[in-house]
Amino acid sequence: MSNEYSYSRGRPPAESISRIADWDINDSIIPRVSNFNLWEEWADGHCRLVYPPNCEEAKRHASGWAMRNTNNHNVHILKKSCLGVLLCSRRCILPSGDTVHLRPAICDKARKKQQGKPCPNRQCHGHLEIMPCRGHCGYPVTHFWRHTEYAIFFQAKGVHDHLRPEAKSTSEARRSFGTSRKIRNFGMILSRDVPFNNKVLNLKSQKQKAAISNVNRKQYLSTQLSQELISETRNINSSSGCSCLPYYCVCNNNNSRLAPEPATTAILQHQQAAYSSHRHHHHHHHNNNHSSSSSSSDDDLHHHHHHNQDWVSSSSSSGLQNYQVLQQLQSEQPSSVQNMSAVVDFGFVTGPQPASAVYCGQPMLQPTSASANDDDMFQLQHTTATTGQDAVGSSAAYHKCSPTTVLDLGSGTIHKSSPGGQCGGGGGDNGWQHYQSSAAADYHHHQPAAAVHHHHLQPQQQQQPCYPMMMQQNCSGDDVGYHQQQQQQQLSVQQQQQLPVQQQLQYTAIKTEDCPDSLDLMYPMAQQDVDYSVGGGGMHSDGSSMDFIGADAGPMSASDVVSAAHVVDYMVLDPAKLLLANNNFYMDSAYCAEANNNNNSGDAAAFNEFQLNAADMHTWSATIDQ
DNA sequence: GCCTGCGGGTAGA
DNA sequence: TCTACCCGCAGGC
Ligand SMILES: [Zn+2]
Ligand SMILES: [Zn+2]
Repeated sequence: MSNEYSYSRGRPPAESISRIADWDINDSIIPRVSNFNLWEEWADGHCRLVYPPNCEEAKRHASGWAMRNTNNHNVHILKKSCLGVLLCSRRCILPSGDTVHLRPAICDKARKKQQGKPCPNRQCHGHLEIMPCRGHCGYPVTHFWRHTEYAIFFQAKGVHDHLRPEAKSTSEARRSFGTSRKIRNFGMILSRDVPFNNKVLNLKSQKQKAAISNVNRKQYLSTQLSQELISETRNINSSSGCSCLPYYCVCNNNNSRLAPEPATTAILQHQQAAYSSHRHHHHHHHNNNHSSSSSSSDDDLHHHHHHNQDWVSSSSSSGLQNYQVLQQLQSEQPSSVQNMSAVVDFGFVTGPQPASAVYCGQPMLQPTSASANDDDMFQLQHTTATTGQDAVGSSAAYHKCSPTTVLDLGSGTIHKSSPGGQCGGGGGDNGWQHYQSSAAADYHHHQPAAAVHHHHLQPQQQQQPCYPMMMQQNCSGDDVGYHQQQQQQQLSVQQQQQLPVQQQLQYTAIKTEDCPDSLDLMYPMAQQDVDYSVGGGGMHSDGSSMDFIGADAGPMSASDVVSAAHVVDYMVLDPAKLLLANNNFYMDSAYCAEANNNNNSGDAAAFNEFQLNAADMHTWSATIDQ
């Protein structure tokens, strides 16, 4: 790995680091945080987030990842470990370019039942198998939750080295939907005509899930629906100027891109939010529509993006352009889309997005001192006027997340943390360094190519007409730090689509200190208002969690949360996870390499199968839970 | 039936 | 001593 990825890369001046408050889940003293992170359903990479106490998702310790409880013998900190994802043993790929990546059951028993079940893709003879998570130096990624009176602290260790499973709500909906056989038949019906699983079922809220059980279920199996879809997709392709399969355009015809009319800009932006990195959709959505329905729509689409991951990358080289297709679809037939959203493939339903959708908290504002070297920072700028952001301007900052003082919750020992690899042992999450953008910026949402920000660098061909180019850049340029340009968010959709890829996608890389040889994501971190309040320090025998929190500020008000919603962003980059040219498998180089060794050869073979099967692959929609 | 949290217990580093 | 992990239990939906 090049020195470009060393810590020095992108690191702000030392003085900035020292002034940035940080915490560790094990800290005896944690800064009281007045600015919270937005809810991160798919938090990945080494990160620390702070949610307001009233964040429902955080209270549930929810995650898009399939996280199981792990006994860490510490009642104060809830630990969970990732179960990976349930994949088809043949790694089949759907016509839409999507893949089978179901959610492992949390329950051991249920999970065992899942394994070995036939692939929901009717044309595939594979079976479901667990792809375990080895994202934390060979071990599953772990999440830690800690509650305090004023906040809910979340910390993750490791970078998932697998596809995202379907969202929880999807799994739940599917489970309540009937048997796998039933769904398989459904898949057969659909496969005859149109792979429309790019359209995502909106099942976020509990309410929605309940509603689907009756009325929509009928539609779900109706052929009439399929016909509508056919018609719709034909329109899509005809208007995009190619004859490729709907949502599976392989002609790489750039003409299919839409030049959105001003009137549809909002919609397109909405779409783009969905296609951009999942972590951003909230912001974007918030800027344009505060309704929960909007949120759901975003999530639906962005969820789709979630599933365009490594296995699909094989077809990405052919230039799939579903991104534009969907844009057009939504622009032209929004009502149709909505109808479809109630019936489409469950496999792509996104996770529960309570209407709240969303803003669990206030985004972090950067300290003014966080002015880092511009070369190492991507700069962001609000398109939405919000107060207080001028102060932070386009500055960005890193969080040096290493705790200075750590309380060993097991022993009660307080010690200084020292830099070092977490993988090396001891579990010391030392020397974390995260990027924190100060300004808000949902700039990703304005970039068709934003999906590439997914840290896995997973091909997002359906949203990524320029994917091959990007991949080339990403793979070959691993000694180059790219920088997100703030100008991008100011560009119109149209303009951005015309931008060279090089201008659209620029990254800054930093090296995670947790796994020293792997690059990590840069995450938004709640801006800790360097307000360390010593509150007793350490766990109390009575189990009180108020061991470190100061007490001046009460819980954040709802208005605070909302007002802060624009801010935040982060940049995602994990060049260490390069897609291998032939099998699209991630390689966690160096430290975590052994975790992946057992997969490479097999997946390469599987990849070849994908290519063979993709052409006649049917859509799938299935359940494997029953 | 499954999710979730809890906690006893074991094994390996 | 720490971590990962297995297992069972209980409450809830
Ligand atoms: Zn399959
Ligand atoms: Zn994982």
